[in-house]
Amino acid sequence: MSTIATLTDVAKAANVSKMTVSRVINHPEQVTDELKALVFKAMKELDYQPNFAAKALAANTTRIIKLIILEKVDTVEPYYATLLMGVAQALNEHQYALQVVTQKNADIGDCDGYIITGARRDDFDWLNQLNRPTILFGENRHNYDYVDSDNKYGTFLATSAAINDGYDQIIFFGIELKESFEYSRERGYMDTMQKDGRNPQIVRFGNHSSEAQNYVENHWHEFKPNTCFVCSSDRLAIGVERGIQHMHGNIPDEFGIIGFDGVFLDQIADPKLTTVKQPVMTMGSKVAALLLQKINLALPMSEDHDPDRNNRVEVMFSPELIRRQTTRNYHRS
Amino acid sequence: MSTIATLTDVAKAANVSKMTVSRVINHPEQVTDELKALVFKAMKELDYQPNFAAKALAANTTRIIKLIILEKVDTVEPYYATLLMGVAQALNEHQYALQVVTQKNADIGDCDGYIITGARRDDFDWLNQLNRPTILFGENRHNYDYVDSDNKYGTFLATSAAINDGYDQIIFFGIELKESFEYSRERGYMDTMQKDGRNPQIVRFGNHSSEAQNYVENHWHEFKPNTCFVCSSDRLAIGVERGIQHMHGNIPDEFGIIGFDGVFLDQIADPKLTTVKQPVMTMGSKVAALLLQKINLALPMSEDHDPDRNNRVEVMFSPELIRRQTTRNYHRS
DNA sequence: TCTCTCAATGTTATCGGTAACAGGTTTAAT
DNA sequence: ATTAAACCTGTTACCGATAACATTGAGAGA
Repeated sequence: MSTIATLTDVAKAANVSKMTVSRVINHPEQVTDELKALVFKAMKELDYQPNFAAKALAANTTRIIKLIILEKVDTVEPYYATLLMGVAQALNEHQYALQVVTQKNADIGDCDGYIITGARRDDFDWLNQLNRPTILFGENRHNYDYVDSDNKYGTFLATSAAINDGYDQIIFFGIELKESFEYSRERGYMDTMQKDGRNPQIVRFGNHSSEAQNYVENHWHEFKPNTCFVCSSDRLAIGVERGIQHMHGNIPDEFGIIGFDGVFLDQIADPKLTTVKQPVMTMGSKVAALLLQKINLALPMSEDHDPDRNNRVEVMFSPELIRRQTTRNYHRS
Repeated sequence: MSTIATLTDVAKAANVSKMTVSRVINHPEQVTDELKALVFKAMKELDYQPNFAAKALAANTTRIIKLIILEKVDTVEPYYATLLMGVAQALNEHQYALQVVTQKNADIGDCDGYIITGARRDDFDWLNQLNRPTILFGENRHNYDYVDSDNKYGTFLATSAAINDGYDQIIFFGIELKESFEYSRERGYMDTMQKDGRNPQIVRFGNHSSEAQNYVENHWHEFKPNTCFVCSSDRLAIGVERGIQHMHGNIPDEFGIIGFDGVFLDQIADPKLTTVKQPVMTMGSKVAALLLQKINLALPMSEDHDPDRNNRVEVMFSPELIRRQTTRNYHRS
């Protein structure tokens, strides 16, 4: 028999009713230990796996979670691949299916909840119209629940490291985007600089390596040796690295570079980037877990986003400074 | 009413029975045009979307497709992200859900079919035991249906371009892997070289940029100016690029480089790589489409893999040579 | 005119679970 | 001892869609 065992099969084997088996699974406290033992034995023997579709249908849910990626996917960042792995893993564990949506208009069909990544200011009108539990990947000022890495802490780590390593001038290369994550990263840099009595200096670019590279080359005379560039992304950091190499600056002794993200790009760079690494995969799992929790709590369904509630869930993961070859890595003890 | 419309709702609105509506969707030829019109109107008005779970349950299927990634995901290649987008898109269109599995052992629960990527020789024992329609992403010698890019044609393109551009020495940097795709790429190179009466020369490495880079630096004296390196991956190509830059060789006049894959890495390199680009996203959609076709054809389910059948499906996509900054790009007309 | 056939539509049962209710037994309280 | 409350398990109906069967009606042929 290669057919897959159903509840009924298990019930027969254990000589009880379907309902008892169902209860053993969902409300075990309502069943005597005696029967539970029988049922467990039968489940094991038949290698019972609950039927996804039946569960969904009975519960009037879809057991589908949509992951909506709101960024242009032509330059698919490895970042999202990693995130997706994390989400997928957590979802699988709980017998939920994933639907990946890359364009707003492709969002057809129902689902139990949304995970949104790459939401920008203009996207929130659209987001508000979603009528299912939603969690954003990335901090935001719209009172949406979210998971993110602690961006401010990340640039604190980076800036402290630069100070610690003895660089005189520490410049922040930011992303030209009026988004929350960027504000936080800049703040982490600013605060740390000020606390140390230094003069912060911020320059901003589109998130392309070439822009950072051009800037470095065009303003080369402004950068005295013993300068460290703290960047808001590994992309920018790579640009800086190239700019310095092009101008024959020495890395890391004359010039330090610290990136942000720690996904793939940092390893591709040469020399490999010192970077603020986010635990992206873990974060992916966490968003998924949180969303499922929210869904199960919020039953009955169709909870709309309420911009006025004040019990927002904000989960921040601490990033980690990975010291590699673009900083001096002194260890002041 | 924000509730989602069901078959019954549509039936009531159109004043027919559920069954008629179902037939309009699945067997339209059995329904009169008159009723069809009514039903279509009702469906449009109610914005009817078929219930995924109910469909699955009624048809005794899962409507779940598993994408199994058999490679180490610690260095998640952007390649897979792109592929996944393609798969997801095609699946969404046909109301199938995707389950991403990254470790063999995590493959619990039933599904309607498998898409396998990154299968190596040792994986096939495990693959054989899968008892659902399966399609591989990547050519193989085990008689599995597959989709891949035309690897041989890809290196033919690359090698021809190198010849065309007037490079004297043309060396192939391959991946040290006894896998089908690598054989094909090497063959494309060999054949093209021989047809032009040249001496092929192949070196192989693990697929890491550093290995290629070290080799270039350590054997620098062997490479006369006017040499082109045809590589089996963009990763290797990047290593070569660095090696050459490190030895102060001139790109592309003295030394040409051609990569393979065309996903992300080629753009990150500086100068940007001339590469053989695979239409990865399209290929992803195609695998999915093929699998769905196979599933619907193979009903009733549980079709095992039959290693002896001789009607294997092999779909090859033609890659494209993208000329960028690491070749001379002469255009012999 | 009366049947016979076939096409068009409706009715019923089913997929595999779960909530709600019903029935039977034990325990506790008066 | 009697009754109620608590507890455990089984029965029924339902989630939304579909295959299989039942029914209806129109047109063909005798």
